[in-house]
Amino acid sequence: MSQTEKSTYHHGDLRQSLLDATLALLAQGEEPSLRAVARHAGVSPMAPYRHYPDKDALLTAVALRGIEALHQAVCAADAAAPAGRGLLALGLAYVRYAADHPVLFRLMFGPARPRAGGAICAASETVRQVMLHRLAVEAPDRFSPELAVGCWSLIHGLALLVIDGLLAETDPDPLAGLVERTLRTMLRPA
Amino acid sequence: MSQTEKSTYHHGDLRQSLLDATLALLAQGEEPSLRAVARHAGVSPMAPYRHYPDKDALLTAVALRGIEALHQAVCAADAAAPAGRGLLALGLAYVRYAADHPVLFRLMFGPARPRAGGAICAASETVRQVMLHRLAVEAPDRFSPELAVGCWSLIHGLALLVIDGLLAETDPDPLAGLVERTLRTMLRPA
DNA sequence: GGTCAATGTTGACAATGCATACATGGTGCT
DNA sequence: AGCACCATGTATGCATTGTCAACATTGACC
Repeated sequence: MSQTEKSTYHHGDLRQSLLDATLALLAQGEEPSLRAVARHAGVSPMAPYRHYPDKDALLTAVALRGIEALHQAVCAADAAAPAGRGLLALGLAYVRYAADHPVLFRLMFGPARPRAGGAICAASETVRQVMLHRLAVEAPDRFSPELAVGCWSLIHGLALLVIDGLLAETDPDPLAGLVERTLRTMLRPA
Repeated sequence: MSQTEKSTYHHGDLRQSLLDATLALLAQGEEPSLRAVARHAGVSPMAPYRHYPDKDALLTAVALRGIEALHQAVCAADAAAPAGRGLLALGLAYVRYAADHPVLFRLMFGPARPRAGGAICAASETVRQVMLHRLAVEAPDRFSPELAVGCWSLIHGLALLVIDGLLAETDPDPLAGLVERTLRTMLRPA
């Protein structure tokens, strides 16, 4: 039973495999049916219910995981950025993540899952914190709660417009240029 | 047959009633099934197919209609605003529309309906134009394509964050204050 | 070794999107 | 007037989906 293949019953670590399967389906652009997820995990349609009370709970779990990943991506970009370019790098990472995982991203910030009971809100708060910190460091003079909300809105909105393809004609640029110019313009000190 | 009630067959103007029915369902927060829409319009489940090739086409039509409504709301606010406050008023109208019709709004800018063939893109372009014009008038010195993209992103993102309830703790304000402070902060000339 | 709870399975049901075949009745031609 | 046509609506059926209820399997613990 230390094999990679479990006998048949007792998959080993379903719960996790279900998340992976869902992510896989999302990644290839389909919105996942519970049954498809089960199929993909090599398990009967009802099996997921042993781990999540209903489909929405699974999707919420996936969304949370997506937010974690976004958080990490943003953190990494923030940490790796040369001095003074943290916010730019962070924003680019945010938009790029959205562009790379459009369906997942929409799920993450989608029809506010009521079951989440603030979990999603709390998770996205961690993302916001990174931005807040970077703002406080790079623009201490301008810093304010409004600036934080503004920056988040700006980056978030940009990400969504990109996903929706609504900037196609205006800006078919590589993301980096688009993000940098937009942020610079909006935030230029004067 | 000039009554308000049509006999039974030949509803009169289905196509339109279907849009209305869908909007009604959306307004009360449900995502509408084709059958529910048909029921709501007092017609058999297959009737809608005489007017829209499939569900997605109907939803796209509804989305287009929503964008028109948004456009009008934004135009009205822009026109009615006192001098120098056009952008603020316009942004507020945008966010308020989203907050008032959250499900519809998500549908409008939702999973980029492929069938739309750019129709949605074109429609949202009309909204962008209003903002563009107002920017050119109120901030001719700072005007640039990037500023336009930035403003749109900012307002759009703010609208979505509000819908998602992600600003709840940070800003339980009446919308007006939130929008005004955020925009002012982001756009202050120095 | 025997019991139990965790985990997975089977079968069924209602709702949904859609395909196919049919009904109805207003419109225009003669 | 009479009649055929065709846009519009209906009826029926199928595959898929989310979920419930009842059953099967198996590893862990006494």
